[in-house]
Amino acid sequence: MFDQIPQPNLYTWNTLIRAYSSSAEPIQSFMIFLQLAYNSPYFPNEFTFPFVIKAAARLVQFRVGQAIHGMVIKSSFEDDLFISNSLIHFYAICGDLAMAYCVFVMIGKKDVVSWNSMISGFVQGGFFEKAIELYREMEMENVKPDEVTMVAVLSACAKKRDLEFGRWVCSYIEKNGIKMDLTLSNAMLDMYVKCGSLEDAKSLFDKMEEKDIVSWTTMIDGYAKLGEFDAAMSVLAAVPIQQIATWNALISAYEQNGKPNEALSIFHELQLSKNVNPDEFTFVSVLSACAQLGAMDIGVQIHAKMKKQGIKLNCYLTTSLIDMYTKCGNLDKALEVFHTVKSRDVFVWSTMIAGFAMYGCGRDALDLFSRMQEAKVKPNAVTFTNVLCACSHSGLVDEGRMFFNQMEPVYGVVPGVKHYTCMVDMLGRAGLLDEAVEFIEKMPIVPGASVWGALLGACKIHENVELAEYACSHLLELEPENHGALVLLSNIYAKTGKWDNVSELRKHMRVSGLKKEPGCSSIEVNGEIHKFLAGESSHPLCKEIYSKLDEIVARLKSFGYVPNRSHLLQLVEEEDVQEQALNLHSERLAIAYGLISVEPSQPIRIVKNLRVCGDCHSVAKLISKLYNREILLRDRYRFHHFSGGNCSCMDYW
DNA sequence: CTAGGGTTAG
Repeated sequence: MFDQIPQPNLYTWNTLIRAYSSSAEPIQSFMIFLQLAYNSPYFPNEFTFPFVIKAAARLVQFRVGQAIHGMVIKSSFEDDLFISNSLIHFYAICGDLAMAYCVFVMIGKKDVVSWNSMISGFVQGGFFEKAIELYREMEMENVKPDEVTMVAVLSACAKKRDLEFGRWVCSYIEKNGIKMDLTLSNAMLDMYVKCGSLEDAKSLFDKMEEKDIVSWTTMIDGYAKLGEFDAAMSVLAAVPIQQIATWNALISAYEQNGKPNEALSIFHELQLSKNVNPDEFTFVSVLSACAQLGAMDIGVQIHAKMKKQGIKLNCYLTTSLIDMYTKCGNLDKALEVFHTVKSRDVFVWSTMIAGFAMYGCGRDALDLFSRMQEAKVKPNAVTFTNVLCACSHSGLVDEGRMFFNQMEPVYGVVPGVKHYTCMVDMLGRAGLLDEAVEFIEKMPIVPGASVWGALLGACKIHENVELAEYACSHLLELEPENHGALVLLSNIYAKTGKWDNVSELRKHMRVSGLKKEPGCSSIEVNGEIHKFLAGESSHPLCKEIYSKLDEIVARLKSFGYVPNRSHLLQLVEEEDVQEQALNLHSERLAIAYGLISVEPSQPIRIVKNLRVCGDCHSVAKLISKLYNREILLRDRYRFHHFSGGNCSCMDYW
């Protein structure tokens, strides 16, 4: 088409570059720009550069943008305000805020756009404090903010959850007659919602004469995150034109509030409504819901639906798919996804490493970690949590120590409480209790409850009463209501004959009505989730389940199984240690139900909210042998794959 | 003919 323009002048070239820079194919701007620069009698001018820089920003092409910046300097356009403003935006988008700021300070006469670009850059880079600081500076320089400034500042307030300053900004807007356009109203709405003031949000929302998809989505998100699902649903129902983003806000809020079943049922409703199609956001949320539930059949159906709909896998989706497959007990399928995708960011790698960690495949996890570095992907804090977790579950103590020591000096990742917890867990599990204690004492940050919890867990495994008491007292200082710690402590007192302490503790627990988080196991059969609480009898097939359990026990006993109720340190109340109670553990009910209803050729997949109990672990091993079944049990920390009388954890857990 | 903004995701 361009070839047919008889005598293109520079204006024509610029128009074309501009058109492409805001089109779906900004890359074409580069093509035209190169032709202009090398195959035409013209030189790019002050109008040309902002457009190509915009294209570079939209494509997040850091190197290209840098090269263009070089050309700007060479052709002596570096003092052009428009070009500088474009460059600020470009560098900010690419995450190089230092360079953006560098361009910013070099501008002699900054206009409102310069300030806005820099403030927005800081907000989008997560430097909210810096953004607000710069806004103050702007005020001092007597540059009048406009509605774009206010959007950025409100966004910073929203992310900082600073309602007080947010309110001040709103009144400033009113007093100074700043134009309230739709975007600014939406930014205000979001600030109120994020800062938890739904009343303010609601009254603004009702006053807004123009609303769009962002307004509706923001309100739905606000209600849903507060758990006011009815209110959220009624906003959703009132949206004039159905759009997927509003559904997504609702689905993701359910999924992130520990209500994965509800998230899936909204998804089901969405499919029935047929007005709109799920998109990438939807799939990420519903896959996460499946991962939480261990609902593999549903997850597989969703994966199939994605393929059918022609959804391209981005890194978010890849991560969610891998997470779903690993958490549902299908490591092979997760690996297949991992190997077939073409781009892998730090989250994709980290999730795959976490998958290996969960299965106790420490070596594979570490292999993947080194391949990740060969691929030049920089590990982050999450990666290290997963790597250390892998070392811990596989007993790779030397490797764990090494990676921990390399974190800050080699990778620039400052160890956080999670990493210290992993280390204590790893050392403790391996029986290096003294080293674990020493490690805690040398921690540069205050050991959190999780650190003491990890030490306590190790004391339980290695039956160290004295150290357990020490860990317990620290844990209870931080979490006086930690039920597990209290029960354990009372058992320690009982063992050591401190009966006064025992009765005092028990009384405290009775009075404050502290309850153990109930054990709950779920199993998916034909796309339906069946939940079992310990000792419960509400399942429709309850009778069959209990007679199956009796049969299992009889068969196991004839095989020489003796229930184990003699741990020195038990985490359960005395009454629960009865054999009867052991038999009613939620994971057992789920296994019995699985034996009844899952095809013998299929593995039985179970998800438990707590750690699997030691006796149930032995029982599951025996069942896998005597009934010739594969059982995949995911507990709070890892996977147990029972097969032929053994468990993949090699009894190291 | 030029630059900057708000919602839903791991």
